[in-house]
Amino acid sequence: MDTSARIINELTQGMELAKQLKSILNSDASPEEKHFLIQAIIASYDRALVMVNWGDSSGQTPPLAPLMLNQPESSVSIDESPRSGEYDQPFDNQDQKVVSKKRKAMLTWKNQIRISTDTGLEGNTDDGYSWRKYGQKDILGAKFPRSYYRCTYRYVHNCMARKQVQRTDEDPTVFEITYRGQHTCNPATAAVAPPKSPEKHEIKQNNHHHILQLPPPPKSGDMLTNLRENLTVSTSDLDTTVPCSFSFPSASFGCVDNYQQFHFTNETDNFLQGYSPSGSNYFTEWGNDFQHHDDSNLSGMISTTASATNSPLAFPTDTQDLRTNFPFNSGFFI
DNA sequence: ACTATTTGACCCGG
DNA sequence: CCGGGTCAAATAGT
Repeated sequence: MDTSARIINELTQGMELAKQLKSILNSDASPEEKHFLIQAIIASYDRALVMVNWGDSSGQTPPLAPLMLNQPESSVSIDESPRSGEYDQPFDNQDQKVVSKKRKAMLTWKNQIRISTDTGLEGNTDDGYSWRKYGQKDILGAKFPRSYYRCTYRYVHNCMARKQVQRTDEDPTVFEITYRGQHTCNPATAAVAPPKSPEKHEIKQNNHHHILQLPPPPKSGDMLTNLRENLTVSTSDLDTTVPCSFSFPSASFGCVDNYQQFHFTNETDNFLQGYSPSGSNYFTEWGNDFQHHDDSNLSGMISTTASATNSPLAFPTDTQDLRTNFPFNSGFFI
C-alpha cells in the first residue's frame, strides 16, 4: 500500500533536493553541501526505482498520479559556510564539546498527511519505519499536542532519525509530520517492511513484523489518487547521521506514508557516517541553509520503467568532494 | 518480565 | 523567562 506513496515521496524528495541544489548552485555554498545534495538526490531516485521495480513486478501500477507539488518555497539557508568537518572519522579531535554541539544542520522535511478514515483505507501515519514515542508537548498556538518519536533502533543501530507529528488545527484529519535525520538503521528492515509506528491518536493498524529483507510488498496502487505534495525546505539544525553513503538501498529518507499530501522540508545536513558494527558514528556537518523558491510540479511521473536499472546501490556517483567517499561498508547486517 | 507509552521535570537556545 | 525538545520515572499493555 503505501508503496506508491513511498515512491512518490522519494521522488518528491529528489525533486526538492534538486531544487535546493539549483538554488545554491551559484551561491557560496560549500562544495560539500552541493555534493551532499547530489548524493541525496541520487539516493532518493535510486530508492524510488527500486520500489518501482518491485511494484511492477506484480504488475502494476504505475503509481502515479500526477502530482503536483506546490511548493511555494523552500528555503534554505546556509549557515556557515565554512565548517570544518569535524567528525568524520573516528578520530576527531577533541571535541567533546563538539560533540555536544553538533547540531547544525540536519535534514528535515515535512509531510502532511490526511487520515481519511472513511474510505476504508486510511491513512495511518505509518511510514514504514518503526518509531518509539518519547515525548509529547503542547505547542503554543496549536490546539493539538505535538508528539515526538525516535527510531526504535536508536540504540541498536545508532539511528538518530526522529519525527514529530502534529495534528493541524484547521483540519483535524491532517497531520503534519516532520522528519529529522536519516535512518541509519538497517534499511532493509525499515524499508520495506514496515514495522510501523502507530501514531496513536487515531489510527492504528497493525502489522508489524520486521522483515528482513526485502521482499517486496505487493503493492497496491490505489491510493494515490490524491496526493499532492508540497515541499518546503528549510534548514535547521542538525545532526544527521546519515548512513553511510547513500548506499543503502532503500529506505532512508523519508518515507511517507500514505498518500495525501505532504510537505517536505529539508534542511541540510550532514551525511556521513560510518559505522562500525558496533556502532558509532560520526557525523559531519554541513551547514547551510538554502532558500529558494519556485514551484514546480511534477507532472510526469515516472514511467514505470521498470526495467530500470537500478541498482540499488551505491554509486557513488562521483565523488567529488566528499572526503570520504563512500566506503561501502557493510554495514547492514543485522 | 519486558517493552512501549505517558507525562512532568529538565535542558537549552533565544 | 519562555517555549520547544528530550529525558526518564511511573504506568500501561503484552
